[in-house]
Amino acid sequence: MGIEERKEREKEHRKEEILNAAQKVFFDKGLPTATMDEIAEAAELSKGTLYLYYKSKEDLYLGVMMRGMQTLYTEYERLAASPDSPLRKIIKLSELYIAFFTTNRNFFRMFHFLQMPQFHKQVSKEMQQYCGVETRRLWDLVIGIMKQGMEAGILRSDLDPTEIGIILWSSSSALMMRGDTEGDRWKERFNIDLSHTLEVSNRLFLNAILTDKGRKEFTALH
Amino acid sequence: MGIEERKEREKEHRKEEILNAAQKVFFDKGLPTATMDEIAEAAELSKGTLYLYYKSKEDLYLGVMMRGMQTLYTEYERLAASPDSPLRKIIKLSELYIAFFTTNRNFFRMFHFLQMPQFHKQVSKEMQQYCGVETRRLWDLVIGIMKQGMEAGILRSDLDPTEIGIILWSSSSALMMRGDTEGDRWKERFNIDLSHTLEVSNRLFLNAILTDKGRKEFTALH
DNA sequence: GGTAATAAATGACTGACAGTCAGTATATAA
DNA sequence: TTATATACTGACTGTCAGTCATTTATTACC
Repeated sequence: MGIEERKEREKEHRKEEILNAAQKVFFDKGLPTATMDEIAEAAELSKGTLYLYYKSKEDLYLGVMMRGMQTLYTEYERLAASPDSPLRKIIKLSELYIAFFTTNRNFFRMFHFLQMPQFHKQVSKEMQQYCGVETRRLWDLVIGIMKQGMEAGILRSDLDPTEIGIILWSSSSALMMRGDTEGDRWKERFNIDLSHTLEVSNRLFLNAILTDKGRKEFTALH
Repeated sequence: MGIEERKEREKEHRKEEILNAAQKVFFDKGLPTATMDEIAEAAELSKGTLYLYYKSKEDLYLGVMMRGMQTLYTEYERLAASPDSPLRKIIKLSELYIAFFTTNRNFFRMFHFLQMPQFHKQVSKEMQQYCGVETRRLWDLVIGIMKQGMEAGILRSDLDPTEIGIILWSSSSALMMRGDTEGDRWKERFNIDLSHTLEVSNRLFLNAILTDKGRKEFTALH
């Protein structure tokens, strides 16, 4: 009897359709300005139905955000599995993050949410759990790449791979976030180009964490 | 006729009292959960009166946030005017930011707001202007210290002082933000200590931007 | 001291929105 | 066909930011 299975599939499908509608609205308006009525309208469903599938507006928001996380994860995963050298992987890791920022700006903006503890209250335990697991998976990929670099002797062994991963991520993150908010104002006020600054930042940091061997390999690449 | 002046003073005083009340409530609950009624209650005024002095909840929030900005500015200003060597100033700059994060956690959390363009819509033009000017003043202090370092020959002259300032700021910022949100989870999951990571991050960056002369001076300090 | 004019403060009210739930429609089973 | 379970609906509730007609306090003038 495949009825149960079909129903299950249909339920999943509906959840996806709701996410599609929510994504459109959230991309357009952001969390505070988007309304559940709008999303219901876009999904061609009543508001009540949304709440059958997602516990709160915030849950729905995170559901959409996790799609972005998935996208990033897939790309990192491919990188981790690629036959590139450890050094190239580390370089590409930064480049991928910047590329994600550029081409998936809307998802990137949603990531802000993770930084704002005040909002987390309305998020269900299950969604928090889910986000935690997925985020962890992403970090493990990053940390894994760092470990590879260390084993290959191109990263300073006196550093902790987890710490380096987090520092690398954070140095880019804040630049992108703030650069995104400030937009052209940064360029006008400081005569600063965001993508150039990101490049400089990554180059400086890379140089600081590479061994002599790593640095030699790096200069050989250019 | 000092009546006008007195009234002006009283008005300012009332604005401050409202800020005091708002600060208490916002520290306690954060922007989304705090209500204007609570703030009015805390200020021993009616809600309507709040709106005579601040145009919106967000304006009031930013008013409180700018107090934090002032605090940080005052400390940076003292540092900039101190007789310390340029190298020491740069080191202390990072340390001051970390100290601010530690001792003024509530203000630091408010700074998130600057990162979230979606909220800026409800902010009045005047408040935006005010924030812009004050933020700029802060950046100028930071950039000024970087320039001093460059003139003293301890910072690599091929780098742009503005860019370095921003990079230094951002590398710490994202770490602190995320570390604050994650709290003890980071420690548990990654076995990472935030203050240690911050130290490592700053040391790595410093090493990357110093000249040989600067690096020699740096090692002499320890 | 009394009164008109002005300024400051109030709180009931409005509109918008998240979330609920009693009721309806639709699909499945008997 | 009827009974039962499941999916969906949208009017309703409570909450809250922001408003505005009204009241209260302050100053100016005679």
